[in-house]
Amino acid sequence: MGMGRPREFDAEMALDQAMEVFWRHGYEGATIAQLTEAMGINPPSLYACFGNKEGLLKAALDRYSKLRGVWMEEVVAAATARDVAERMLMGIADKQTDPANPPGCLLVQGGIACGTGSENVPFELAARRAQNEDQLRDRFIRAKAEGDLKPSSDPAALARYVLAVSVGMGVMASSGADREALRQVASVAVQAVEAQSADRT
Amino acid sequence: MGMGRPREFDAEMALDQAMEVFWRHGYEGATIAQLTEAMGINPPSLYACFGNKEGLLKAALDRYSKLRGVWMEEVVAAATARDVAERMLMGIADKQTDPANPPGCLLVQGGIACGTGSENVPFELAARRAQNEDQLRDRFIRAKAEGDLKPSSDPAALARYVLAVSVGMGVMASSGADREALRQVASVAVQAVEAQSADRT
DNA sequence: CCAGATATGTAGTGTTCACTACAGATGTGG
DNA sequence: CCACATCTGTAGTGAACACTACATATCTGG
Repeated sequence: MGMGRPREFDAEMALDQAMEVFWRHGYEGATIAQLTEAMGINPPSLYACFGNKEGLLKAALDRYSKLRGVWMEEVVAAATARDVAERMLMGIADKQTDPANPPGCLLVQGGIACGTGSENVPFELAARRAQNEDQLRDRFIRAKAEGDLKPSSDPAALARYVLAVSVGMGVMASSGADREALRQVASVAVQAVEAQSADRT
Repeated sequence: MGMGRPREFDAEMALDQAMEVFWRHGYEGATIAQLTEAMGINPPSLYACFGNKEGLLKAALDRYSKLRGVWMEEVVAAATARDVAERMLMGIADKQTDPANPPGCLLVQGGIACGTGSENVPFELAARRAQNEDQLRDRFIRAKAEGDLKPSSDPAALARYVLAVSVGMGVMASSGADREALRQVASVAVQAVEAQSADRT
């Protein structure tokens, strides 16, 4: 039994192009025509490879989350909770204004609210964001155990806070905020984490 | 010359219903069929009164911003910059989880990313958010002049920061965060403003 | 009571959407 | 070289979309 005609396009490169379209226009705003043109393929190839539009989004999110997860490992490798927050938020400021990508964050731009038939898209994005929150929370739990964060601090609340600021910065970036403006936000935000840190005597 | 047949529905009540649909599904996710059903009218009445879908959104945003502006006046009436931030963020936590409305904030849920033909919807929302940022900034400028905020503080950055947190909380609310979770975020966030406040001796 | 003006309900309009049938192309195993 | 399997391009499919033509209804001014 033969193995059939081989695929003529690179699935990962095509995903990168699809990611950019979703990033810029959101899930509902992105059309199959735009996606296929950006990916350099025709609709049947897209459907054979990814199932349907939502399957393509999930594949793009997987790829995005994977790259992001690697970066988050670098972030939580910082020495203190304060440095984790700073590295995270300053990095977010830079990434979300990187001209190589659309402004903002795919996990936000992808679709915060969706119409009938796409209700689970926002959930899908939220689940990916929650992964990052979990990474931060675990790191802050450790920081508290190490005495880096005050005994009165709440690692889960801190992680949720840092993520909330990240998301807010993403929305601002997508509506035109420049890198310097986002860095200022990050700089202020870090001070809340500092306030939860044990005094360095 | 006669004045014609009078309108049979209340435009403001209809707007409230339309607002809720946009809030829940976003601009692109909301269909004319859903909007007219919620408003209790037929398409010709909608188009005669609001022009088109985007006109309806703008009218809903006007109404939303007006109510919000009144509330913001209460917020900036707080005694100190820290209290302004606390009143704002705690109020946001409550409002965005008020079961009387869809979760989150219309100025975010309305549409962060849109497809071809609706590119200015995100700008429209951003402009409304900017109004709130301006109100906060003016208040923080005053706080700095009064010596409430440190001379080294940056009122514009602080205002942008508080708005970023608000937006981030809105996204979290729309993806299921409960009131207590948002209040914790607000509580942490306020500490950054506290850190910019002059020592109360 | 009539003429002009505006609102309403019914029933569509053309367009765009996500998705696919089908035929031909290109590979593998025997 | 042939049977089989998978991919690719062309050209559509029905459904859903924003929006509207039109006849009718309800008002005001004279």
